[in-house]
Amino acid sequence: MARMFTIGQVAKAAGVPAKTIRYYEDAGVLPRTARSVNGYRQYGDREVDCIRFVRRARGLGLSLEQVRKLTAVLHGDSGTRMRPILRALVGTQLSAVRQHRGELRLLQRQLEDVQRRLRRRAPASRNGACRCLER
Amino acid sequence: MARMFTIGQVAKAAGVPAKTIRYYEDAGVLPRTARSVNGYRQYGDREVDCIRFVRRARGLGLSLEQVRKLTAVLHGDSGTRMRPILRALVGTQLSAVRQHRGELRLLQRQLEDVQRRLRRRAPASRNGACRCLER
DNA sequence: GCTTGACCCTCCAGCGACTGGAAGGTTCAT
DNA sequence: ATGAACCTTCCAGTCGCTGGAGGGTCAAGC
Repeated sequence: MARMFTIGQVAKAAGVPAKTIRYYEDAGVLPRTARSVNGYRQYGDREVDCIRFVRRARGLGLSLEQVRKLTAVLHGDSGTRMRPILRALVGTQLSAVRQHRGELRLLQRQLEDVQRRLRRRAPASRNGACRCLER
Repeated sequence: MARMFTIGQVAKAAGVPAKTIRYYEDAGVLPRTARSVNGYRQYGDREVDCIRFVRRARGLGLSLEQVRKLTAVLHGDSGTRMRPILRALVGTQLSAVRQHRGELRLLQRQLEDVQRRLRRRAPASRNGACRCLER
């Protein structure tokens, strides 16, 4: 006899707003749940795991589209091996993150530069424009 | 006699799509331009500077809302000094960037971890879940 | 004068990943 | 019986654009 949870309990357990869980279901990253007679969604431990999985993947920066692919493979009854797919996804994501990090490093330096200039001297030019954001 | 440009010329000059310039105007980060008889927007050098300013600020990660505040101060006829405002904005932005960078560093490590595990051993568990995204 | 193509205009819709709220049904405790 | 705290669906809004429809304008070439 499996324990059953309502969406609110699951939301609390997984640390995800109920609204977001419904949205995930609509968006196709979570399978449609069973419903009890009153129409409430019913979740078991397995579903909670699914939600956590999605959350982890999102936390790793995967898009819902990517998660969709992943779960399609995971839950698909075909014998598809998910390892190569996951590998590709993670690889793509990793290079995206590396690039993003590089850009942010640059951005930080620029901001520090602006800050330094702001400390040193008046930033406003005659016509009201601001030299501090000049490049 | 000031030179006048159409939105297309300005777009090219500033490296910003014409569509985006119109959007900026609608969004209130750029002042409404003068129009010539046929209804075309007219831009002068000053307007081009404004657009570039917005672009630079956006490039530094400021939101349009922040840019709006900034330009309100810049173009406001009040004698408001923009330096303290800019300083606050840049400070906020800088700490946001630093935090974001920290998160991304973590994320990168996690992804590399997943990648390492993917290389080493089979990721799928009996029930079809994937241990590689477990934490 | 007429057509062609490159401009310009406004308005409406959509992206992604939610989030908020309205309007209504259910369950449970008091 | 009433109220609070759930649940349901559906619609709208967020941010920063971007694309497209449907139409006006302009300069060049025939």
